Amino acid sequence: MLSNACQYAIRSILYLSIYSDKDNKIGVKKIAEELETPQPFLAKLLQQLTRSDLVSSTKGPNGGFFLSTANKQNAIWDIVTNIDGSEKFDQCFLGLARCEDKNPCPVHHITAPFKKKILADFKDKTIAVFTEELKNSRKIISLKEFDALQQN
Amino acid sequence: MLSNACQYAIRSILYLSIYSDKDNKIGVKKIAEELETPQPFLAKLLQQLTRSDLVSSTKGPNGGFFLSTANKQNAIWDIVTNIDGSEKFDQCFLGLARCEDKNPCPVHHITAPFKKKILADFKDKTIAVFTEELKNSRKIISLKEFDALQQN
DNA sequence: AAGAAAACAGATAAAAACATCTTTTTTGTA
DNA sequence: TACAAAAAAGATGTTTTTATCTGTTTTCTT
Ligand code: FES
Ligand code: FES
Repeated sequence: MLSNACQYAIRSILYLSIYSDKDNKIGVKKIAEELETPQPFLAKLLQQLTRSDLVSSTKGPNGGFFLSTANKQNAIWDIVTNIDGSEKFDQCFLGLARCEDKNPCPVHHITAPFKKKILADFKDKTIAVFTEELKNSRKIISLKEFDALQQN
Repeated sequence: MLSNACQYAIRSILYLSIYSDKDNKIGVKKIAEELETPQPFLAKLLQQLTRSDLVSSTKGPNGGFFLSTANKQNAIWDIVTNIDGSEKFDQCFLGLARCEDKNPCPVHHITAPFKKKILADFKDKTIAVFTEELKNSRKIISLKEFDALQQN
């Protein structure tokens, strides 16, 4: 459903949301290692996210990526649209040209409620709120250390 | 989530399940037109499905594709595994190496119930039963004539 | 000022998915 | 038996996604 690129992007931003701030920047190398993603690919991705103001960065020694307070006011949905475009969730699960309640495909009654739920999750909360909820639950963004979120 | 190929395959088989039998074969051309899919691509796909005994066919004039009674005893899941492999629904929505209740990603609580439902739908019913249910509801498999299933 | 660390930019490459084209084989029908 | 219709098979082409590589620019530290 989501491209690899988009999955990497979401997890990176959640990672940065948890572990970084403007006094605590993190390099691609570290992020790629923690999330177990291909490093050069992630670098490109972070560049794009930076250009789109979804992530912040500084060059030079002790530079790296971080999420500014402003960045944290975005929603997951902003990441998705930036990487995969906004039509990803409009598509019919079985490939009909249009997905609509009026002319439902055979699995529409299952997929439609799912899409609605996950879209609400992605659109309605800021990264800040989203992350805050993660911290209070037992969710993980990497298998490498799957208590990453419980360390705080 | 499902590849184009797999979506075409499912819709083709449902189409054949409704409109064909061994005395009423349908050619690729007709199927591709009705489902609005690329014709040569669908031809290849139907060949593969035939080799895998998910679809039946005969060559020559008045030949074409159809579903035998045996073919209709398969499940949608058999199509999915044949085209996309069996791991499609095991994967984590955010790209974690493993999707499991024990170490859930931030959207696992939404995606897991969805997967469970759709897998049940795909695994537990035969094509025959699946199609019978479609006929009794208002579901469509093509926008071309979106009352296709109501014509019976 | 020199050097190093880091992001940035642009080019390139590899793989997978998607799609088409050409030829062959089978089989019903005139 | 000749012909035509249709699937089958195999080769080829295109696009998208994923990934890497090489060099440049910025900026901190010494
Ligand atoms: S119409 Fe197929 S998923 Fe909505
Ligand atoms: S762990 Fe991510 S979807 Fe299950």
